[in-house]
Parts: sequence; C-alpha cells; structure tokens
Amino acid sequence: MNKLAEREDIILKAIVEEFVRAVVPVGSRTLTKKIPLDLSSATIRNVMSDLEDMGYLYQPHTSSGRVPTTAGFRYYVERLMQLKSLKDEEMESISTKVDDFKSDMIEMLKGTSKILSDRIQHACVLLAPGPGHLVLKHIGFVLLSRRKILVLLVGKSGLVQNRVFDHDEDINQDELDRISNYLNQEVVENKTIMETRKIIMKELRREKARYNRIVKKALNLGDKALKMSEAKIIVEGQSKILSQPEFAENLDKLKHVISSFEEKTTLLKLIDNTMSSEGLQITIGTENPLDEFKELSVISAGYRRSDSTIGKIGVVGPVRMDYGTIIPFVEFTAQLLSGKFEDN
Amino acid sequence: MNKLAEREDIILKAIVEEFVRAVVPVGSRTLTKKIPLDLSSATIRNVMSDLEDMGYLYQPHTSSGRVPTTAGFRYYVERLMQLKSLKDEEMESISTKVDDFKSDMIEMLKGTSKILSDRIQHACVLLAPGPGHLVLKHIGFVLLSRRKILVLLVGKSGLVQNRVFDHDEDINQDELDRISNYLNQEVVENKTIMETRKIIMKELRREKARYNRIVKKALNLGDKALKMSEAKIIVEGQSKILSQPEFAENLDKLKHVISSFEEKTTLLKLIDNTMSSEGLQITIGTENPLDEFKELSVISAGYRRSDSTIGKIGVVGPVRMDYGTIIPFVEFTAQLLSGKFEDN
DNA sequence: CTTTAGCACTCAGGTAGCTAGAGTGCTAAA
DNA sequence: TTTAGCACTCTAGCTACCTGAGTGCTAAAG
Repeated sequence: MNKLAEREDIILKAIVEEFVRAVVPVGSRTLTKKIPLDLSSATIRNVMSDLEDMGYLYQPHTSSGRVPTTAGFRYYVERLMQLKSLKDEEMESISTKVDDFKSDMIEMLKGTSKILSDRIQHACVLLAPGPGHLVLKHIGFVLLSRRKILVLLVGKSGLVQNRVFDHDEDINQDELDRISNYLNQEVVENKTIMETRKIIMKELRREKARYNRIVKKALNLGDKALKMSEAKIIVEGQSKILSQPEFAENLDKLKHVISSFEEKTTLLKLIDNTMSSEGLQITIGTENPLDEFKELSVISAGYRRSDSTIGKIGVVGPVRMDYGTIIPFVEFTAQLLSGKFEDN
Repeated sequence: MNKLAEREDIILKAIVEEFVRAVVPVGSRTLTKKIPLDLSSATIRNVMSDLEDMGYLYQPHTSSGRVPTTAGFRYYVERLMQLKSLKDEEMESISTKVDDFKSDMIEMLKGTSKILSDRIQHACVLLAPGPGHLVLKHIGFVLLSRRKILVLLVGKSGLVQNRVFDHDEDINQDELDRISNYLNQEVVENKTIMETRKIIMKELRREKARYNRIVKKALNLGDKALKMSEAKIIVEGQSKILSQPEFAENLDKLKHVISSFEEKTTLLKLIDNTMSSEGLQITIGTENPLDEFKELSVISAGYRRSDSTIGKIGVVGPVRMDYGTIIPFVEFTAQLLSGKFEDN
C-alpha cells in the first residue's frame, strides 16, 4: 500500500469520516465543505476518480457518491486515522465497574464484555482463557458412584472447573482424599494446568512412581483429570447489530449474521481467523475469510498472564465503525483484563 | 368462555390453523376448501362475522380476511386444539442428546434449551433451579486468600455449584478441611441445601455447638456457604424470532423484542409473570402484562424434584405458534429435566 | 499543467395513478 | 337457513413521472 499524495490523503480521510458519520455515499459537493482545502467540487471529483481507480473507493451506482472499499478503510486505519485517547474519567469508570464483579471469572468476563459493548454500541466477543491456563490452587475428587469420579479444579482466582470421568477400577472416597492430598501438596500449587500435566507426565516416568501405589494412582488420576476441555466464548450485545443502519433494509443478511453469532462453532472460526495473533488486530470487511462476516469488521486485542496471551477480547461491528474511537477502548479493556490475571 | 356451536368450532379451528400455517388473514373462500362441511363462502362469512362480534376474530382492514384475536387463540388452545404426541424416535433422540451433556448443571440446562429451541424453531427461556434444591453429596472449602473462601457444593448427580464468600476472621486450609469433614459426615449426605440449612440452624441453637469450637465454626460456615444466590436464567435461540414473518417488516418492534431478551431483568419479569404457577402454562399475546411481549406467546412448564417445582422451561414465540405441536415438546422436555433431578 | 465553470447525463427514491385480486356485506331468492 | 349474486373496499403491485444529488467530460481560465 503506497503512500498517496497529501491531497489524496486529506480527501480520502474526509470521505471515510463522513461516510462513518452519515452512512450514505459521499459526494464531491459535500466534501468541499468538509475539507480544509479550497477546491472546487470538480477538482475533488477528479481526485475521487483517481482514488476509485486505485481501489480505495467505489460507487454503488453511476450517479451516486463514493463509499470507501475495504482497501480504503485499510489505508485509513493504517495511515490516516487519529486515535482518540480515552479520558481519565472514562477509564476510571470502566475499571471500577469491572472491579465490582464477583470472583467468578466467567461472570467477570461477561460483565466486562457487556461494559465494552455498551460503551461502543457494538457486539463484543470474548475468548475466555483456555482451561489449560488456569493457575491451580486446589484439586479435589468426589466419588459419585463406584467408578464415577467428579474432579474439581479450583483456580487461584476462585474459578472452578469440574468434570466427571469413569475410573477403570473400584475406588473409595478415602483413597480419593489421600490422592488429592498428595497432588495438592506435591504437584499442584501455583502452576497452570498445562504445567501441572507436564510435571505429572515426568513423574510417571520416574522410578518412584512404579513402587508407590498411591503415588502412581494419584498421578494417573491427575493426568486423566487435567485433560483439557475446549475454550469458552462469550458474546455480549449482539442485538447492537440490529441497530446498524446498513442492516435496516437487508433483513436476510441480518438474520444470517445474528444466527452466526449464536453458533459457537462459527464464532470459534471467526476468532481463529481474526484473533489468532497477539496484540491489536483489525480485520476489515472482505479481509475476513468467513462469508458470514464479510460485511463486518473485527477489532480485537489479546490479554495476557505474565508473558503469554491467554485470551482475546474483540468488537464486531459494521465495516463503517469509528475505528479511531473504538480501538483505544478495546486496547484499554484488554489491558484491564491482563491486569486482572496478573499474579499479585 | 362459553362453548360455541359446533359449526363455529369447526370454522374457528380451521381459521386458527390456516392462519398459523400461512401467516396471512384467512378469507371465506379459502375456508370452503379447508373445512369438512359443505358450505358456501357466504354462509361461512356469516359465521365469521358472528365470531368477530364475539371477539374471537378481527379484520386488519375492511376487505381482508380474518385473523384470530388473543381470545380466539385462547379458545382454540382450551377447546379445539389437538395435541400431536411425540414420536418415540423423537423422544429417544432428544433424551440421548440431553444425556450427552457433562456434569455441569448449567451446561446441561443450556444444552437442553438449545435442543428444544432447535426442534421447535422458537426461542427458549429456562429458569434454572434455585441452588437450594440441589441434593448434596459433598461440600468442600478451598481457601483462596486469607479471608476468602470458595465453597464447592457437589450434588448427588454430579452437578457442581460454587461460590466465593468472605469470612470475618483468618482461617487456614487445614481448619477448613476439618470443617468440611465434619459437615460431610454429620450433616450433608442426601439432603437438599435447604434441608441442610435447616438442620444447621437447629444444631446451632443446641447446647453442643456452644462448647465445641470446630463444630460451631463448621455450622457457621455451613450456614454462610449455603445462603442462596439468585436464580439463573438461560436463553437460547433468540435469533429464531428474526425468522418470524410477522416481524419481517416491522424492524422497530423486532429490535425492541430482541433487546428485551438481552436484558435479564425483563426476562425475570416475564418469568415471574408467566411461569409462576406449576405445570403447563400458556400465555397468549396481550394476556402478557409486559408491553415488550404483547405480540408473543409463552408456553412453559415446570420441572420438579420429588414433590416441588424447582425450575421452569418455556418457549417464547409469536402468537401464531403451532401450539398443538409445541406443547407436547415443552411438556416432554420438562419431564426429562425432572428426571435428571430425581434422586436415583 | 492544473483548476474550474458549465453542461449533459444518470440514477435512486418519492409520489401519483391505475389495475387486479381477494375479500367483504347485503339482499333477494331458493 | 342457506346461497347466489352483486356492489363495494382495500391492498399490493405496476407504471410513469419528477426531483435532486451526483457524476464525467470539455473547454476555458489561471
């Protein structure tokens, strides 16, 4: 994407911003009033025509104004946009609201998504930390029936995961208690599930395990218990999409998009595709490989615990979003979440 | 609601069913073909006119066919409708799907709602059992930080509930373990949370508690741990509402309804209003006291553990629903859930 | 070479008028 | 009591027309 002439920059910027504001194709006359340059509409028309040739604009029909293409928005986002930094009160207000949530991690993440969604009036998608990243505080077993064992994994932050599995021999609650004691004392404390599993694997290979029945059982059971389940996706404010003027007439598209949002697997793909890398990421309209989201943009940012990205938070809205305003919000929220997951 | 003449019954039934099918006002000519009687359209017109006077039908405008009113649907549901009982395969298929869910109660309920919603193509609202109804198998405490305690309540069926609360004095994990041992052995086994609480209250008043520190602490903690949290509402398939033809043109109403669905408090009211009684309940259109839902009907049924209703499952859709098909589904699903919560 | 004024042209969207079709209510006869 | 027949009503869809915003092109001015 080559740098354009300065005048082209100014005009493209004005077109994008005017289009974002009014959601209607922008014409040359309107622009004469919006740009700081003193040019006639005819001149602007020439520039617009150039920009169209370069692929930054397109006309819905011959005699209409221009609308930025995906490439136009992309250029705008990379070179023209000015980020509007958040006001201190704004940050303050968000972070106190987030602090108000109780200790259940999922509730906190849902709440945070809702806050973000309400602030910027677009849908919000959040990928919760995979269970592998849970920092364990405690592991417990409850015998439900002769060979059915419930495992409880309690995270440092108070998050609980649980799951039932079948054991291949009879076992009683006392034994389970001894096993969980062993695991809690020897293995678990302050490591993530992934780390814990690695340790267990290693231990299993060591001599000692072969000779101590309880240890061996504990490790085997621990291994089974920590097998990971899939990541969780949270969506808030989907109905915000209904309010977007571009969907007001096209009910079919709307339906399609909304039901995609209900389909967790589609969302998972969306996140795989657009949220895979770390840091801030912006996917605009047709850049999105999923058909359902070709008319939407996704702005997302990862949040982290110590050095690794453990989840993502993103905003999904029409291509015509106010990128300059929304990006700082998304970044701030991601930072806020990182802070929540920091060990302290 | 008085019984109508037989011919009126037949015609009203045909009108309701034809309207449900075609979602368009029903005219007299159409009816001549749909009813088993050999009557001319003029005669039918007279009957329709009578039915309109009685308030069962109305005309959107003078030269259009008739549409059933709320009263018309009500009469239909109470006297005319034939329930289509579920096929065995259908029941089989639903119940195996529900069985597939893992032990987390909320996940199971969500999944069940989704299955129901997909089968009947309408939104589904579910009120999860208040935590007081869980039959306890095990209670556990994990110390998260000095005064923050996580309580784990494991139900007999493997359902887990957890919650964090603050304790007013320092405590350590050993002590917590002793406390949970005491509670597990002396109090918990095979009683619901509510029952357990009652027992604890009684114990606390007895002499013994005053002299044994651990027992006292245990009872106090148990009391705190079992304080009930608010009921949880689950919504699945809201987007099904988008596909309803009656909303296709009226985007504003649609928006209103959809955002009401996102607002948990509104839903709570809906459930208070329409799901309060036990057994099957049907609320049609304007019978609903909430403005947002005046154009929707709710079919709901309670599910129970032993003798008390512990939650509700309901379908929310346009007034023009296929009541005869949907009601058996809702009833069956509620029974299925009751089964899940039964002690066995 | 760049800019601009001017003009012819295009197209969406709104309005008005017309028609067809579905449906009604009423009346008079069977 | 039922029905055939007829006049009437209203919606939905179609066409024609007009307006206004916007364009592209050309030729003249800077």
